[in-house]
Formats: sequence, structure tokens, C-alpha cells
Amino acid sequence: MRNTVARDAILEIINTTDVALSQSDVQAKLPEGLCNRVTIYRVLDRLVDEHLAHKITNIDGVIKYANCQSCATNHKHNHVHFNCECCNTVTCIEAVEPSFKLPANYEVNTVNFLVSGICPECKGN
Amino acid sequence: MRNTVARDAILEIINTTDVALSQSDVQAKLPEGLCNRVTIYRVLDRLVDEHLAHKITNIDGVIKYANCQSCATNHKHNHVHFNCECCNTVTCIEAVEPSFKLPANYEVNTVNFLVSGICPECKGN
DNA sequence: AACCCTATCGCAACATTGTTGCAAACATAA
DNA sequence: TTATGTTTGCAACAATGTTGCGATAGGGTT
Ligand SMILES: [Mn+2]
Ligand SMILES: [Mn+2]
Ligand SMILES: [Zn+2]
Ligand SMILES: [Zn+2]
Repeated sequence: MRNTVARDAILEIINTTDVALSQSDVQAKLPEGLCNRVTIYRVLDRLVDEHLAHKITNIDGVIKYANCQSCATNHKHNHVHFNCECCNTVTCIEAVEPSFKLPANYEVNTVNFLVSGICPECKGN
Repeated sequence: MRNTVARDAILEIINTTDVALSQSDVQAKLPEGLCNRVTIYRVLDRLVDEHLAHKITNIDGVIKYANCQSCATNHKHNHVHFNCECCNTVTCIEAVEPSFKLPANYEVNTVNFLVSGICPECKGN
């Protein structure tokens, strides 16, 4: 895993943003022309492999990435993600891990729990 | 809401299939050339409006549709959907409604709870 | 500091999914 | 049968994501 200009810049963005970001969100935050569109996709995937970020599939099918808070031990992300239909952001709600019980013999690998609605900030206005 | 050849055929497919279907899944099941690709998208959306189907965003971002079981009263679909990474199907698990509690002031409109892993059939082999 | 190896990148091309505008076709009610 | 508004086909487009391959550059070694 090499430290490249693109990787450093993208990781910095992911770590200093409190909402989940798509490839195009990241591109918009990067200095114009810092790297190619494809590189952003590849770096984001790499960050997931390196356990520095996790993926969220939004309600509209667009994939977003957010930094990992405490994945040193287990790289699980069973918390809720909230999509605000007003400000169009996806937020990790780390505190909320939904409980559910599948019938026998289902092997669970990953969970994508997305709740869509209006966030407190948008509601306040 | 008119009864058209396309609508009838697509509704029949949705109602007689026990897994959720994407536009391309539906197209594969329709007689060749019964209707245009765009029509399938439009009919599926119409079926959702008519409360005859519900949408599921799969882990890969592709939108799938499944028939509604008992939405006469409230058109809620808070149950779990399971994506099998082996047989590549998405199944409604109507019996399982996860419980979760968001912080105050979040207004919830829709829920997309997707669990990905290996289904019992695929595990049995 | 120069060299090497290979991970990473840029580019161009492609695939898939989904959307839109508009004229033609069709379902249904009058 | 005719009128009306819904639905459809088509073509064009948009957005997101992927792939192959030659070029670039990170970082370890000498
Ligand atoms: Mn998260
Ligand atoms: Mn369902
Ligand atoms: Zn908001
Ligand atoms: Zn399976």
C-alpha cells in the first residue's frame, strides 16, 4: 500500500467530513485535476480494503464511503445510515445498531441498513 | 390506471416469482419483444404507486421489485431483504422486522434493510 | 544519488442502469 | 363510434461504475 498524492488527499477528505461521500462528492472536494475520476474509485475501494473506510449503498443506488471510527479489531459496520431527503446527505449513526433475527441457516456477511427521511437539522428550519 | 398488455404481463411475473426482480430480470422473463425496456421501468414504478409492489435497493445499487403481500392498509415494507451472494437473489423476509431507535427529531419515511450473505439453499449444497 | 520493481495512475473505451421528450398507439368512457 | 387522456416506443441522454494497458512514480536497495 503506497502513499500517493491521490490516496493522501482522498483519505484526508474522508476523515474530515462527517457525512458519507460518493465518488463524485469526493471529486467535488478535491482540487481540480488532482487525479483522475477512475483513481478516486480505485482509492476508495483500496481504503475499504485497508479498513480505513466503509461502504454504504444509498437508497438511490449510489455508493457512498465514510471513515471507520473504531475498526481496529472487527471491521463490522452494522450501524444505521440515515439519508436525508432534504439536504441529500448520508450520515453514519454509529450509536444505533438494529437488532434482527433471521431464520436458521442464513449466513450473514454484510449489512446495509439505510433509513431515509428528514434529518434534525432540516427539520429545525 | 389502465390495463395494458405490458402491465398485465409484468404484474403476473412479479406475483408469481418468489424473489425480487430488477428491470432486466423482468425483461428476461417476458416474451421477447413484448414491450420496450423503458416500459418495464415505467410499469414497475406504476405498480409501486398502485401499492402492488415495493422497491428494494440491492447492495450493488440495482433496484429490485417484489410483490406486496398485505399492504391494503399501510404500504410499509420494514421487513428485511436478503441478498444471496451465491445464487444472486434478493428475497423478502416478511417475518423479520428489525427494531431500531433513532435519536430524537429524525423523521423516518422509508427503510431499506438489506442483509447480504449465503441463503439456506446455497448453504445446503 | 541513481536504480529497480511494481503498485498506482491516466486515458480511452466500454457496460449497465436509469431517465426524458415527443409523437404514435391504445384503453376506456361517453 | 368518437373523444380523451393514458401508455408506449424510440432515440437520445445522463450517471455511475469497470476494464485494459502503457506510462508514472513510490519507496526500498545498492
Ligand atoms: Mn457508517
Ligand atoms: Mn420485501
Ligand atoms: Zn437534512
Ligand atoms: Zn442463494
